[in-house]
Amino acid sequence: MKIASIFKALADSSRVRALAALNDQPLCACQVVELLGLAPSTVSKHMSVLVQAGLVATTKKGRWVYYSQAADAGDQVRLVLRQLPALLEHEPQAQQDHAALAHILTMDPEVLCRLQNSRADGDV
Amino acid sequence: MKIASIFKALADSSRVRALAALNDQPLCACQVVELLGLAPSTVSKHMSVLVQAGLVATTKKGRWVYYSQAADAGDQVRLVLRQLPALLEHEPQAQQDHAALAHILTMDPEVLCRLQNSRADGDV
DNA sequence: TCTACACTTCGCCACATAACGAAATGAGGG
DNA sequence: CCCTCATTTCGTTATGTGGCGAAGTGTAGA
Repeated sequence: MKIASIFKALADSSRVRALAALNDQPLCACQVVELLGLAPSTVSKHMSVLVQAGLVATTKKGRWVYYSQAADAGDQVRLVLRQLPALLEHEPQAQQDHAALAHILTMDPEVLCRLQNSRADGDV
Repeated sequence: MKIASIFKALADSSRVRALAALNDQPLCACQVVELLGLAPSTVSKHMSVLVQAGLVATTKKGRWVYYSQAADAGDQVRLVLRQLPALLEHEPQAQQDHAALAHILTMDPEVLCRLQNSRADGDV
């Protein structure tokens, strides 16, 4: 079943949160890292699962990788992406993420990455 | 996320196949066992996951348990169940199951159970 | 070309899950 | 009551998955 890989990709809440965040605009990896609060390596793996399932597309811009919801997707993927907002409508986590994302988008990715690096090093 | 349990329930192809089979009519456990070709204990666990997620309802009729798609479901479940046929439309496995199910439905559950027991015992 | 750095891949660990057979449950019939 | 039998629960095993840090990749700028 091809649909199986799509459902499997949606079977982790971190991945659903990331996918939902891409609904309004593309995001670079460090922005997703900030949203989910997970290690970059973990986020990279999650995103690759979403890409593998055909739900997400990647675009390289210099050193940055931008993720976006798959635009030229097959019927099944398009159907799923279309239903996603309705499915998340009453999920507290989704609304919380939406607010957090608004704040993350106010920063340059440059600044955000520097912030993440300083946290990874000596900082609190 | 409440939606998480729904997606997790759909993340196994045996469960998706069982759920799809319930689209046209309720089925008793041994009929699902026959369709999936798995041990009764395995099927029972799969069905309990679907019930837990609110996708499937159970009705006891004497010694038999009948599973059906949840009728009085919440918005999210109803949305998922409504999209399911379209998502499975071009899945070879789903079409194959549909044919197999037609044959299974020609037998009484009584006969089917007896057949399964004889296979479990000394038979080929 | 060398360095810095955003991201990915690799190796590892803890935990979740799908599968089975065996034993338990519980309803009907004798 | 006791027995049968459809289904569930339990215990076990093998495999899958999410998490991290460390090492690898590849690109932009010095």
